[in-house]
Amino acid sequence: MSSNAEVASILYEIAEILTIKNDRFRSRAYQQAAQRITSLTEDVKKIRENGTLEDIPGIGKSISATIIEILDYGQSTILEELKESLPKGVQELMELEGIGPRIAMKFVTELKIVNIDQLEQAAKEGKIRDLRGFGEKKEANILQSIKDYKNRQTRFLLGSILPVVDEMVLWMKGSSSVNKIEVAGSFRRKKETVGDLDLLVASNNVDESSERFISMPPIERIVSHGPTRSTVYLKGHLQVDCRIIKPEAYGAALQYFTGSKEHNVKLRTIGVKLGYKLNEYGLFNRENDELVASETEEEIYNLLGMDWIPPELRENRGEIEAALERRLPHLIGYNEVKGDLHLHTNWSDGTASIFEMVEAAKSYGLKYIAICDHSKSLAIAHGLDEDRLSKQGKEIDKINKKLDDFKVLKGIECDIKADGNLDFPKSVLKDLDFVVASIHSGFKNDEKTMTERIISAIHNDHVSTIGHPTGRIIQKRSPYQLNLEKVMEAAAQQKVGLEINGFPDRLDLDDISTRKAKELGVKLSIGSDAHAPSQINFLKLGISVARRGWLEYNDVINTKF
DNA sequence: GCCGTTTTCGGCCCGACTGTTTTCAGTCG
Repeated sequence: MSSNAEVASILYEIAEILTIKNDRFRSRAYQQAAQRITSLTEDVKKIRENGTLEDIPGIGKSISATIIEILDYGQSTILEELKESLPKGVQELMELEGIGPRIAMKFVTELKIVNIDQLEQAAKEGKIRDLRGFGEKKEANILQSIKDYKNRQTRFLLGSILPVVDEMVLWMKGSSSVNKIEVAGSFRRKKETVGDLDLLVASNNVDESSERFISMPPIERIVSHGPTRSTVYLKGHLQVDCRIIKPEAYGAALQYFTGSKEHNVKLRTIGVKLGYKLNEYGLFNRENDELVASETEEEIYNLLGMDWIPPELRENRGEIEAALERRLPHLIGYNEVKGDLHLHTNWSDGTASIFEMVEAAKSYGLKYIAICDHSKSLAIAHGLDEDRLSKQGKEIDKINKKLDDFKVLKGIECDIKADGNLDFPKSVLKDLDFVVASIHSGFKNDEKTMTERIISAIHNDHVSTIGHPTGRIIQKRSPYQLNLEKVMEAAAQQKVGLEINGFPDRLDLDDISTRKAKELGVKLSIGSDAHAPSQINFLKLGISVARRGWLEYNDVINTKF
């Protein structure tokens, strides 16, 4: 774990316990500090060495001391004391939907329940309903929550829920009451994983739209259902919150439900200072409750004294300050990437021919693709040796002759071997148009070894970009031990790109590293890593990461050509 | 715990839904 992640996770833990203890404002202070640390592109160790920790907004004397303690000793006295003071079991019980700090405390102190199993037992025996403020319904809800807890998946890959979203939107559009519809929340911000979906509907007939929503086919269970807001679980335990509003409040609602929470809190704080109140119905004059703006997001942001902020940036990572000072980046557009610089065919482990991939790329609107099949070391993926690579090159020549206004580049995803050398000699690589150099073995080596291995590849004259630079698989495999900053410095100096791999469970580099790469002067290549024609769509996910990493047109290699 | 073109002390974002209660606390987003 990087020191930034380590520090942030301890600060978050402190914040969590403070919330349980109902110390709201201190909790928020720690939470904000943790969030700042998470979104830093600089190493917190370095900032500490420079003695400028307290220059970070939200970090003062006390939290700064805590950070130093964490960096020096890997732990925090404050956290240890807080943990000590918290009755055993409270945190575990709070994992359940519908159980917050108050109820968890009540169970622990009044019923001596210290874990979920004991709670289940008590609920089944009907012991919960006798507590003050409880009844049979709450008891039944607890049993349901325990059931959900036992088979819940925490977060879903952004790329994996695209079909569900399409299906949902299509269903809702089948009702004439639906005026506008959009999935807001982390889906609209294009976070790499989403916990639930926030469906926003502008409706001419609220009741009809609401009924339409809860009669959607893939619904497994309705959790709550009111006139403006409903929550359901779809099959597979994906939670969907639907909010239904009047068309004239669409902008305000969209802004509100897109979040992030931290972004919105900051925005509303700015609103308060300007004499406004901001909620999902609009921006209001605080004095007389008069509506000032609600139809579009732009009006609201503008009245708050700033430029409209693209959803992908709304994480309170400095975007509000930038918008106030009118210096937001002009983000790379979803249609500005002209080629896919990393995809596979049935020459290695892809499912489709070169020509089929070309057809898919053309219908996606691309002007070129680089065929980057695996190299010989990756035998499991049927990697190409020199002979087959040369044959593939001839086939590409043939295909190019037939193509008009589209070009197929000869490429390779070449393994970086354990010693840092590439799988092919320079004499082979020099004839290729695009070389992605990637690591597919020896993930467990130490930081120094891995860093040197990649830097050695960066110094190979024929390497164009480093593929999936950290090797992480979301929710499955951590990044390699790597000094990413050194890798980035080398890449910048050698003018070698780093990849944003768009495959749903990779998205590697991630948003924060992407932003750091940009700051260090590295150019990024975006590749879908498609292994089938339909997967060229993953390019979009890569572009989302680029946008979340504040990239502009000129930061990305494949906007050109 | 942090912060200050109103403040170094006194604030700190805002509303919907549920289940219990009979006016509201708790949870969630």
